[in-house]
Amino acid sequence: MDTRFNEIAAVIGDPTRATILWTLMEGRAFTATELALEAETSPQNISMHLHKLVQAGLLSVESQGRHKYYRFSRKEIAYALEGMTLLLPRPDQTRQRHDEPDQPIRQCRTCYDHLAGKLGVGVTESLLKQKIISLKDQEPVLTRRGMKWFSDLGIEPRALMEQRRSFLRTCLDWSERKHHIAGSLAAALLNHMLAGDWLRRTGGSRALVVTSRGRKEFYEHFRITI
Amino acid sequence: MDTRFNEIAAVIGDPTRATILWTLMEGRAFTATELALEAETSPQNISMHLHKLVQAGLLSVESQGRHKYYRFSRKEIAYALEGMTLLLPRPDQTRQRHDEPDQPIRQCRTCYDHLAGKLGVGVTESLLKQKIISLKDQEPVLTRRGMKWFSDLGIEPRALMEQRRSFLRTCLDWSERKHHIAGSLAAALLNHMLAGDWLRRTGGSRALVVTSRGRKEFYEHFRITI
DNA sequence: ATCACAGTTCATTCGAAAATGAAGTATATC
DNA sequence: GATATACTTCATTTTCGAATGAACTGTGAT
Repeated sequence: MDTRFNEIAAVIGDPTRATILWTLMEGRAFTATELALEAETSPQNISMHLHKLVQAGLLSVESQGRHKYYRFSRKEIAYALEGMTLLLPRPDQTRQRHDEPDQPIRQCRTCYDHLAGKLGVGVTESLLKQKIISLKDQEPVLTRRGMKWFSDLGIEPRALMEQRRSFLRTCLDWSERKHHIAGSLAAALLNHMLAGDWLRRTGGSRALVVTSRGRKEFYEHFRITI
Repeated sequence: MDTRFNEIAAVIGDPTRATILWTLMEGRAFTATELALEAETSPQNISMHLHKLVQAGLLSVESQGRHKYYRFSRKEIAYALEGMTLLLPRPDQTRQRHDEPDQPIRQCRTCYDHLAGKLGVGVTESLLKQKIISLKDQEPVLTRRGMKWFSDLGIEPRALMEQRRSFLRTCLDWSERKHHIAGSLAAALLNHMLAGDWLRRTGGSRALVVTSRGRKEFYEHFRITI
């Protein structure tokens, strides 16, 4: 195990490869040239690095015409890389940074079956602010007002509550280090967004794109600018 | 973020440093010399690497006399490194290896407040086998027989169920890639083991040591050999 | 058929950082 | 005090693998 850990550490340890991996966190597949541009290096060099990453089982390739598309070989890769952000020096939690007040939300993806990333955290914060959900002993609960809100949206909380699976809980977001909501209610909300074409899944990955309709809806419902 | 990720990747990318980190996964603190022995390198060299790891915020040092004890600066470091095992090539799940049939259980640690690692997974499997818990739609539930079993042990499941926090759920073990039980029932079970001196915590870390009494009890209750 | 583009291969160069050697500080033991 | 041990510092060497240059394969467009 020791040596295998060393191998994998060596593979991600190179700055060029780390950049490749971080770029692929966006969720979609990239061509070799795109990645070379992103990592600011030559085609030969990127080719060598991509070869190593594929060899190591981190990436998979798909040829389309004269292009080769690289992406994570399985979704666990993205989770592990996100988890590595825990290794970053812990930011000082006491003072909040307000340098970039209205930064548009970039990171947008799913976490199993619910909305994660900056957008997931943003939606959760808005739900709290609007008192659609509230915190009781750190655990999220649906308020009376929230019952109506979801019902108006076409989601029946009562039906979900009767299911075996957990109804509403929080899930720690690796990259944001904040919580977002999970559970059947959160899954239903994501489904609503996908069904209503606020968001679209991109090529089998965990990444989502916000449609122009979505932009409008996210602002109207959550005052979130994307 | 990109560059910060590169930095952290570079830090763990060196084989000597990766070995240090993997060694520290055992949970206890190590002296510089112990780590040098483990990594098979010179004292000067280990000193240099340890310095870099401390600089990067991954390790903390404590001087005791002429020794210096190194350990993870915070427990998230261990979680992130465990998470990295997801990056290892997925083992072929179809055929099980039976090379080492009665390997004693080495990895033994806590995951937040419940038992994790090989021992945690072993206990969970035994509970299932003994029908103390069973799976309904992938979710663990306490059986009637289990009610009595826990009650005989001095743990009252009914009292725990009334608590707000989740009573019994599964938690994926990074390193074992199997599930172990979590929730208030699992926490109560770990408390029982600590109180009964089956296990002892070692110096503030997540690692646990099995006492000789524990060895006996684990065999009697779970048919687990350590 | 010809040219441009996307990507790879291989031999070679180059550089950052890992390892080493020698010497120094601090603590413990006799 | 004298000596051994634990660890560090710094200047120097060494090494490994990343990057480069040149040449090659395969696809697509004209």
